[in-house]
Amino acid sequence: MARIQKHVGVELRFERPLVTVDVIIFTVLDEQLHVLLVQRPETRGEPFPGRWALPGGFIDVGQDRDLLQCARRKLKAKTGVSSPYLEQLGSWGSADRDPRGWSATHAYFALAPIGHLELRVESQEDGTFLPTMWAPVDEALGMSLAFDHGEILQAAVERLRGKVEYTSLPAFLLPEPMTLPQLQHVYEVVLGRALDKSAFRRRMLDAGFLEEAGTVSMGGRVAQGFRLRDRREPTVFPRSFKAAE
Amino acid sequence: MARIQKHVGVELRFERPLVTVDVIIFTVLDEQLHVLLVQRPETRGEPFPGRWALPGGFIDVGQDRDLLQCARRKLKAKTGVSSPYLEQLGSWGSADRDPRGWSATHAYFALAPIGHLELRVESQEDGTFLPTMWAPVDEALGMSLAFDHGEILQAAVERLRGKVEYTSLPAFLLPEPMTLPQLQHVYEVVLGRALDKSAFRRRMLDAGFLEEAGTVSMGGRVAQGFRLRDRREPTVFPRSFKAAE
DNA sequence: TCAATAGTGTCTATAAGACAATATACC
DNA sequence: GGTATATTGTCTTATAGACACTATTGA
Repeated sequence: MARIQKHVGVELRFERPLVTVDVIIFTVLDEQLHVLLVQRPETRGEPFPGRWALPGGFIDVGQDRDLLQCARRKLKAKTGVSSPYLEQLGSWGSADRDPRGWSATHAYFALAPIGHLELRVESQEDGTFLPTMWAPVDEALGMSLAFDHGEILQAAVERLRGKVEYTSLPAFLLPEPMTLPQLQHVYEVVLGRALDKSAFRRRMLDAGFLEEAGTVSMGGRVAQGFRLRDRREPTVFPRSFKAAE
Repeated sequence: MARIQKHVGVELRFERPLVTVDVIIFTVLDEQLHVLLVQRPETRGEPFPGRWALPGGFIDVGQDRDLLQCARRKLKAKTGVSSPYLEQLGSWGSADRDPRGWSATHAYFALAPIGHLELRVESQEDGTFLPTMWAPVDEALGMSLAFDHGEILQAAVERLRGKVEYTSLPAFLLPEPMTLPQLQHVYEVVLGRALDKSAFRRRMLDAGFLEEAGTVSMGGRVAQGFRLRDRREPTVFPRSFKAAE
């Protein structure tokens, strides 16, 4: 058929790049922002053997209907979490980021609630396993990751820190019910600086993205528990935390 | 029909998707935000024949070193502009967005100064030409574009309108030297609402991204001309224009 | 002088920062 | 009561909105 011939034509003119999806999964552990890393296999022919990398891999055109679904599949395979906050970060593609050829990756970033995580070792098709770990982001950034994953992680951290200044994103890093002191603590960990208690509470409550949900005791006075009204999208505040320089 | 590759296992296991880059090029004409569209060829076998689409196409792994360079190449081919503001918008990939197979596109959006534009008709390899036009975005959004370009354009317009609330982006839509009344007018066109003159001027001047550059006469009092200090990145304002509902 | 456009001054409103004060829990 | 944590109150500050006012150019 002419149509099919023409399609073949397109494919002959343009060599197809490799296409992958990578996921940057953040959580807060031990007062620090952490990111999930997976060790590259030592198998012959695999690029960057033994190096740490972001979890991800090739799109399976038979299994993945779209990019987001592919990202969710990879996220679930690594953490067991099926519905955390997930947003597209961007794409990186070039002739030299993968020694196997011209490749493009679609990066997504995810925020996983602390304590809701059961790490799963990566199972390879050949029956081997790949080590997985939570690395503090500041360490991970100095680690010389596989591919251009250092650059991608850098962009993810900048995006997260940037958005934390004016959105409710950190709420996705906490299990429910959460308290305002807990939430403030997560903000402070991600931003790397202290925030004023009073201003923080006003801001969160005025934004209206929380609803009351029981009480939580943490050793002193019992705290009000809260739940997110919307688990899909963060709330945008009218101003940034740090107004001026 | 898997293509024979010299590289190992990976490529035998995973069929490669089609990879393209599309560019959303905005400008302001006749008091309205416009976007550049290209008509799809009528050639047999081409998808969406005769429909309007965003300019773009396949990555040429021989010619394009990376995604950004590919976007710049396509931008220059259509408008002749070589260094406008260009940022990545996101990527769209799925099994059904292109009838030729699983495909992923990397979308970039560009802001081109009014008056610096010479439209070039798209020259095909077979010697034919493709019609090109500036369409008002509101019309383009109702047009049923090729592929998922309607959805991509929608995202681009939302991103632009969103960023215009708290960045100096509209300055990239004006040639230099520009005046504050001109800049305010572009803001108003993009946002679709009027802004207060006094507050606008304070905000722009306090942000410090403009430097004086001669004077410009527009029929009444002579206006101060300005130039951008940095043609690469917009300035982010500490607050949004519309603080509250 | 008038029309048209550019630019300024001043008051108010909103929300953030600083920081002191009060409230509730458990021992 | 004492300690630890949660919550509130009040004053100041930064910047946006409203809107009236002044300034400069050309016909």
